[in-house]
Amino acid sequence: MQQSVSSFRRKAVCSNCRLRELCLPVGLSAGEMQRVDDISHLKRGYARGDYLYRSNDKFQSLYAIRKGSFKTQVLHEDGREQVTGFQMTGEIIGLDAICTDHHTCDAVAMESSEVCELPFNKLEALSRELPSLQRHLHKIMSREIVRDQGIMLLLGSMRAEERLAAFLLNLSQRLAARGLSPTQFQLRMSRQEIGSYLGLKLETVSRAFSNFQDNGLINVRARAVELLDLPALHALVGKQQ
Amino acid sequence: MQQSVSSFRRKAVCSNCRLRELCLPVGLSAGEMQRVDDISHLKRGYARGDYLYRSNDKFQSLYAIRKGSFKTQVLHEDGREQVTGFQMTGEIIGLDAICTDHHTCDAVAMESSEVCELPFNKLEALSRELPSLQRHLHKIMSREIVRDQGIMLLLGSMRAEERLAAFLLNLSQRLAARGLSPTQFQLRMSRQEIGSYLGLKLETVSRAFSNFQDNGLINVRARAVELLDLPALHALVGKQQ
DNA sequence: TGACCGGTTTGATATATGTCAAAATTCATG
DNA sequence: CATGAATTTTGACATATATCAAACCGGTCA
Repeated sequence: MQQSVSSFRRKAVCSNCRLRELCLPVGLSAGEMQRVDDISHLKRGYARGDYLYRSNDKFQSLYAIRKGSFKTQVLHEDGREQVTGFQMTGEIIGLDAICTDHHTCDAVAMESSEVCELPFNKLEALSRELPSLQRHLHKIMSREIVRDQGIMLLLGSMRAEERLAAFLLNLSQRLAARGLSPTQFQLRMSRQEIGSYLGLKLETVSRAFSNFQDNGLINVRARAVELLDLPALHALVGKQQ
Repeated sequence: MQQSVSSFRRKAVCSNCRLRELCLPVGLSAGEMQRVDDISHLKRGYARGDYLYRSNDKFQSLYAIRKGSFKTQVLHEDGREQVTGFQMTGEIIGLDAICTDHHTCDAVAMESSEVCELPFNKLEALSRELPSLQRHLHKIMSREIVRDQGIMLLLGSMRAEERLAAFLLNLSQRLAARGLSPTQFQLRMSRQEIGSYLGLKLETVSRAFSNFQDNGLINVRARAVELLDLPALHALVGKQQ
């Protein structure tokens, strides 16, 4: 688990951040979007295992993931680490920290990644001037709440295979949102990380994958996954999500 | 499960809402607080089983719970209902709905209750003028995210007794925040509801209560609970939370 | 007071998942 | 292409929780 912080670049006008397409795709005029770009910085060069931030770091910014993906995790006092989320290209990370001014989890790159840093003070100030930005910020935060509550439902009421089906469909949907193939993709995380996220042991995850394979629901070889029978997967999950 | 909607009262100046003490205790001057009171309505007369809102209702407002307590729950397609949270006096409810404009769960009174309605559009508009209100709103939303992630950790990595210990300590802490006895209280919810929330069956919850009793960690008779050995309870949970 | 009725506790057993261990596969590296 | 490390799969067994069933409260209402 490396700790290097990667290269850092700042531009007064950071059109590279492409926030428009990525994370804030609503209701802003070109001029307004320009003002969001103006307060953001591009940060690149995160390699697998690099930290974007750590638990207890002072909260400064939200980050829009421009390339790559991250996981968030907490370290329990006994050394175990538990994954609390996977964040992919185009999503926002860092929302955990606003209420305490300090981060409550670690954010670790799962592959070569780039982010767009959004200093929260400036974002708040700007959102006082731009109601549609304000509303969008609220939606992003609320979406995170809904997402977390969805996982609570998953953990609270579903068995191993149902959890894995929900996980795969969720990934699929997020890939589709980025215009990528929703039925054929490479997992960026290990069985162990999936298990940690789903509240299962890695062996249980592996067995569930094998069962799906045996029943023709998916094709899986190591981290390459192909979803074959979406209706069956949805049926496992029930209708929620 | 009743459906009556209860009485409703509106006041141009709703000083009864006492938002200052309840849910927004930070950084606002008396004049600023008055402006928050001005946009809020008192709604009273919710009886046990009454709905504050229902899943798919259009999102209009957040609610500060002035008296009593509510649970939030989702109905699965097969009829099972799962509790997603318990909200007590002084807390805010309704945050789930901002991102979709529609509520994602039911909110049901667990006892005789009153709320203060905060129309979200007006709250947003006011928070554009009052930075400290804006910041506080963000903190409330972020706190909900952190709270939900705490439950994810709980559901993902803890066994039945650890979950129950975490639940009891969480209740205790929230009671303390309201100046009530943190070691002796009446549960407002059934074993079934606790189990639904913690991802356990009611029998498992009951057995865990009995074990705690047998080991001198708590006294429990039906819904009356007394926490006897806080250190032992904390030890069960680990240090998180 | 007595008889209910929902909620709770307790018991016996089934089942899903965890645990431990080994084999098989994939991946990185020279 | 060969080697070894890491990850994944599979197997046998242990254990926590679910399930089903019955008994036991603790209130409410005649």
